[in-house]
Amino acid sequence: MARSRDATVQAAVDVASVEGLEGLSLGRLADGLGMSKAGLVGRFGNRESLQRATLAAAIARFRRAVWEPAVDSEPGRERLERIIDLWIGHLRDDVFPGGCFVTTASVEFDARPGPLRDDAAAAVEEWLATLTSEAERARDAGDLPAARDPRDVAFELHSLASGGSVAGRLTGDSRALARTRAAMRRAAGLD
Amino acid sequence: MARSRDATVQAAVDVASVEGLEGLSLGRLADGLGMSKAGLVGRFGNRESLQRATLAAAIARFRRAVWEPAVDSEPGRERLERIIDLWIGHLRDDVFPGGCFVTTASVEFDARPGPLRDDAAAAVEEWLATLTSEAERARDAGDLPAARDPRDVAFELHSLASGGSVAGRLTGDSRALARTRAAMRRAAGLD
DNA sequence: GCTTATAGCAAACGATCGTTCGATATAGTC
DNA sequence: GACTATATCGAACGATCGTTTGCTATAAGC
Repeated sequence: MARSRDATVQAAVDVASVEGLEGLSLGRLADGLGMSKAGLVGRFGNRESLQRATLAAAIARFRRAVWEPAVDSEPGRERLERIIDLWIGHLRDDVFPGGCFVTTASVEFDARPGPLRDDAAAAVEEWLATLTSEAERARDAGDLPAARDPRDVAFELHSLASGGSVAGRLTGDSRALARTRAAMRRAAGLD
Repeated sequence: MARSRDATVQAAVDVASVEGLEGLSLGRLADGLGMSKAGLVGRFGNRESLQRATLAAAIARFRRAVWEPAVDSEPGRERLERIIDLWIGHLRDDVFPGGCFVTTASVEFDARPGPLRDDAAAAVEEWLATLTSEAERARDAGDLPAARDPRDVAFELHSLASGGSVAGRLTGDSRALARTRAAMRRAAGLD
């Protein structure tokens, strides 16, 4: 029954997306995969390594869904617009059964020092840097008011996507993602 | 050593703010309070009841810090402005050692049905309704473009505060709350 | 064919989990 | 003073946690 390491991590992503990385237990994951706890530990060393691999896989999923298709677009305004649509699509598709994984991890570890917190922080920092760079290009091209700080735009886009996705899931508001998209477009100076 | 029920819940809020409501364990809380697990159960019945009481206390803290001082202000634009400042102040003061409690609970339970999810959802709904009503007044008074949906404004304010607070804590960006405040003011048509 | 390395297993470890049980001590009521 | 109700306790329960240990089977290298 033992499947590949990659399949194992993907299964862990699905569990942790709902239960959180702290709710990811070796016993339950092993049962779900039809293998033993010891076999799981043999692959990853210990639980924390599994958690880190799981977080890394979720980050890769996000990058593949939101960033990679956007590199075809012209940097700046056009690419920002594309990123927003891909991002909303990523959230709408329920790529993670329990909502945006990095948001879950961010909340879980924002007050708890350790490697998992560091990994999550690094991923968010990198994504914010990417968004900032795109906003900078947009501003330099005159597509954004010169007074707008690109870092502000990046931070705002991130806050809206992350906060909007959670609130929408929690309240069951079917229009939440449409509201979020509109707010993100306004923040990026697209409307 | 046994303290009042209220002091017990406040201690639980501080623990759960960092560890999450799922990370709140009877044994550790009992140790921290210098009492026995059984004594804790005697007060609350079971762990879930303690979790619900803890969430309710955190919601009350938020209301006391952000909503109650704002009722002195004129409804509409003026009160929205006041709410934003109180909200940012509430986040800046680290009223919860682990960040906004309701945000933590929202993320923790948005994909896990049960009473805790329902409680968190009801609190967010109620707060969104309050914000919507204030935005409606502001729009009727001409302080907001007539085309702006008050519910959109409320949703956006909530997303920004919740998402911005988490990202700021995680990345250690000291300007995060200032950015969040500026974005919230823009969303509410205040600048 | 023999040796070595790898992967996975069952079983057990001590720790902690939430909960239950029976005893005790205190406060209030008659 | 006797009785009742309330609160808290220590101790134990079965379950699950992450981890370690020793065994077995398969594959690779020589």
